[in-house]
Amino acid sequence: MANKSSRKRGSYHIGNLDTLLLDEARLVLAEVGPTKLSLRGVSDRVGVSATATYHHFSNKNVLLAHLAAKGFHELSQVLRKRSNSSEPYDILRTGCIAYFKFARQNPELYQLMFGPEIQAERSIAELKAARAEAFGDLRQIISEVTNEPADSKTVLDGALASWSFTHGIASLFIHDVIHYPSSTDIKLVDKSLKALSQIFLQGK
Amino acid sequence: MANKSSRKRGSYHIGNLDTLLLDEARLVLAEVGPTKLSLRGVSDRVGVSATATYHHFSNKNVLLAHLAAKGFHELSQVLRKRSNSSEPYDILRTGCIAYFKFARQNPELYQLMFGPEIQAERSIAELKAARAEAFGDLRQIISEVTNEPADSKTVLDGALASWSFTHGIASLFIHDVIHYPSSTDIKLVDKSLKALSQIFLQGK
DNA sequence: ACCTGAACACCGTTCAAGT
DNA sequence: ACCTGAACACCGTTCAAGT
Repeated sequence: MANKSSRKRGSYHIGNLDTLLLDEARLVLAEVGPTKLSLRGVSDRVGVSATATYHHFSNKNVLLAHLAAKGFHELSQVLRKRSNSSEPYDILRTGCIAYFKFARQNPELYQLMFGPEIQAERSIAELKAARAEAFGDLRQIISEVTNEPADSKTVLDGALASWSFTHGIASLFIHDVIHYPSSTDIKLVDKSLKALSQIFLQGK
Repeated sequence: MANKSSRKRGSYHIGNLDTLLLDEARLVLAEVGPTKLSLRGVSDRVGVSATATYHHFSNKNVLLAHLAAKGFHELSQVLRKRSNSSEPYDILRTGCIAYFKFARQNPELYQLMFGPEIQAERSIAELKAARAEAFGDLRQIISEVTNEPADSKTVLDGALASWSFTHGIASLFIHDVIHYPSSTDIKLVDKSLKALSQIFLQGK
């Protein structure tokens, strides 16, 4: 937080402009959100001309894609912390809550990761890879929950369903669709998980 | 499709510029997506100066908010078509699939409705009202599914959980996170619903 | 009351030029 | 190899002026 604004550089060249831009972009993202982040603004704050940025990222979308890829990596990290219980419901719950907390703590980054600014399909390979990695971690969790192989159909479908649910609730919270004091977030996830199980139990 | 491009107007004034702009914006939205829609572009296509638009919508966000509100109204319509079965699982399934189909058929509108361009909380009242209406319809469905009053806690939590799930899966599809031939979409929703019930059954 | 043109402060991106 | 300034084609928004 202190050495970050060593603005005046002695030399013409910089060296690690890639990471400087990426780090600053992450800050700007958190401050103004994904729709108002601008290449020129980020470049300015780093103390470099906007055109310099184009020597490190071929365009704005590529910069954003790198940011999003970083987000998926962090999400992976978060999903790897396992529950100390071996009860299926507890394992699932732990995963859901970890995911949910990540989204809540990085709302703008999360919006970017799943927002319209990023068309992952036609973006850099790193993004798709990072996203696939995160989905892999999710499958791993569901594999433990269901006690079936990670590449089985059951696990795949279960992972997709769980991802949908958790992404959905995180997304609704971030977009202020749900109004709860933030201290009771997790309780709501809990209640929803139970409510959902209630519904399905009854439907069986 | 024919009388829409009656561009050259005889008089200086127009009359129903509000709806003309809104309709054209909807088309542009479907063509270029929520991030690339521009006020100037829409005004141009209607055949009017960009400044004229400001006499009908105080800024771009208000225009987008009206579009999103329209989306929520249409979503409400769609959710009101009830299942002919009275089996709880069937009612839920019918609602989920109707919601899902709406999202798939209007991907850019759906992205707008839940995207970062719209901060519903600080936008026009119509938007919040339309969204609340749609959520009301969802609660109604869950009330039928669970056979409990629509304002009960069970129904509220269940509606939130179901909304999360359905919004989640729709959102993941729209953002190309899931790759399935579009003919098998619904099958996947089905399988996910079942997989989820599977998981919860096991966890109980 | 409703619409326009010119202007301001921003964008993303490119290209020739500087170190 | 890495960075800059000027320029182009766009934005959203405002303001004085036209019908």
